[in-house]
Amino acid sequence: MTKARSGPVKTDKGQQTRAAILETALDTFREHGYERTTMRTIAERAGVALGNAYYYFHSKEHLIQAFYGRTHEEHLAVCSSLLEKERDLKPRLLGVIRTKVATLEPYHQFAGKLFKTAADPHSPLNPFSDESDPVRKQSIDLFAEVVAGSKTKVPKDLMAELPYMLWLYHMGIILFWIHDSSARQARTHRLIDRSVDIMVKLISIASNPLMSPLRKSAIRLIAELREDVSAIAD
Amino acid sequence: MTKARSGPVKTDKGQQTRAAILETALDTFREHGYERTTMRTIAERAGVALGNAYYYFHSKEHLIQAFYGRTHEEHLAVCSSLLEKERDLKPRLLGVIRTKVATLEPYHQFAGKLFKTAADPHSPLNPFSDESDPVRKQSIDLFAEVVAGSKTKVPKDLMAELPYMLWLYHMGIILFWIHDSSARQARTHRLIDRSVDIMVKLISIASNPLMSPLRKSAIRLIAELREDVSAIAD
DNA sequence: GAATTATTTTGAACTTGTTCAAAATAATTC
DNA sequence: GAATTATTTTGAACAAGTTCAAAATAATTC
Repeated sequence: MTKARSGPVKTDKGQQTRAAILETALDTFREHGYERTTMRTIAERAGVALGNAYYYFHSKEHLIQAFYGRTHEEHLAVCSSLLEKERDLKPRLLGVIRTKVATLEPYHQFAGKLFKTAADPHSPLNPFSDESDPVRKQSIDLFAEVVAGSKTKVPKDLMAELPYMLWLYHMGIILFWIHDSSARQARTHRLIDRSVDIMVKLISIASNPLMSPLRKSAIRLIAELREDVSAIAD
Repeated sequence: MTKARSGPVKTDKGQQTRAAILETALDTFREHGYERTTMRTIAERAGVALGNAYYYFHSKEHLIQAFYGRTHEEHLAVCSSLLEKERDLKPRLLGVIRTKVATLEPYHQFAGKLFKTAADPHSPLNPFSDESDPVRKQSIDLFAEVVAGSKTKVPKDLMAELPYMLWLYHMGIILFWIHDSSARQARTHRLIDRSVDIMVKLISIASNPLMSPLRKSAIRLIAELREDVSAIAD
């Protein structure tokens, strides 16, 4: 649902203007980076007045949110075909995470700004905020599908929290990727390969009945915190 | 080493002016929040010209770095006495993390901005950047001391990376705390109590020889990434 | 202690994100 | 199709972070 906010955009022409502004913005971000792209430049290149850009996007940061929603949907599309074919947990997880990074790839240098704003609890863009709720939910669902559609059997209690944990894990990967300036982000790719392997092993170990007590306390903790996070409002 | 940068501040009077500006800034941040405090207000309240504030602090964000250095040292001081008394790993870790949050407490609402800027890879404030290197190093050393000074025996390979892992863990706690708007940050305190417990248990499990293979691969991964991170320069 | 050099201080100017009242245009009502 | 209402567009004005050349002050040299 990165669809038109109910506010503006009632007209067809409105849709077009909005799209043009967003397109221009993303292009310019990619070319010159986020900081060096001014709202004035975007408006000018898109052939509208400065104020008009603000009519469709409350702030420069909101353009980032639109970007996020866009790549998110792109990623979902790529994943769905992958998840239909493969039944093994490890390649499923690997595929989802690899494609995620691949989707963001063209925006590597500007993605840092995304995280910058995302980390601010007062920003509507922060991944825990209400405003980004639908995207996050979809994203967590994706990881639920990764596990549920695999052959791997996971205890029910773990199954309840595992998608959220995997989502957090994937956020960590993205955080690393953002900071990774190695050629073609080679380090991130190594991190993905190895850490997915470890994750899958951890899941299998955690599923062992011997681990039940520790697993349960960890799961309970995460479940509680998750509720808390969504209960946190500004 | 949150000491005077080699650039300005050659004079005694300079030191004083710098201190006055920083003091005023922190006070005003605490009172009115970061966003609503303008550089002009700070300068005015400190009794200097606007440009003078920029002579000592390259940007508004750099004031945050100074703040970070300051609370960091405060925390170190509090910890040292604690770590002399206690020999059990769990209370040691618990104490260090609790006092960390307690130190930051007065700045809770403004600490969000800290993380915001810290998350940006291009910011000199990001915890992985060179500029914040000394503070980070000291911070990791603190966690090394937490483990080394305890009765708990930890395999050598794990010992090499554990301090860094604990540092990361504590960063996670702070991230949660920043987003926590529950009364008196009660949720964070619960998180700390429970997760420290889990951490200590995890350490003990990971130390088990049976876990050696998984442990080793995880440790190797982290070791590599850690090198990478410090190798990453802009 | 005058001259020179280094450090600190100033404030005006600039940039850029953001707001907003008014104008232009499109849609709807009668 | 004129009047009314809703939506979109405009651009000037504002706020606040930042820069910078010039002035003021302090330290050093001779």
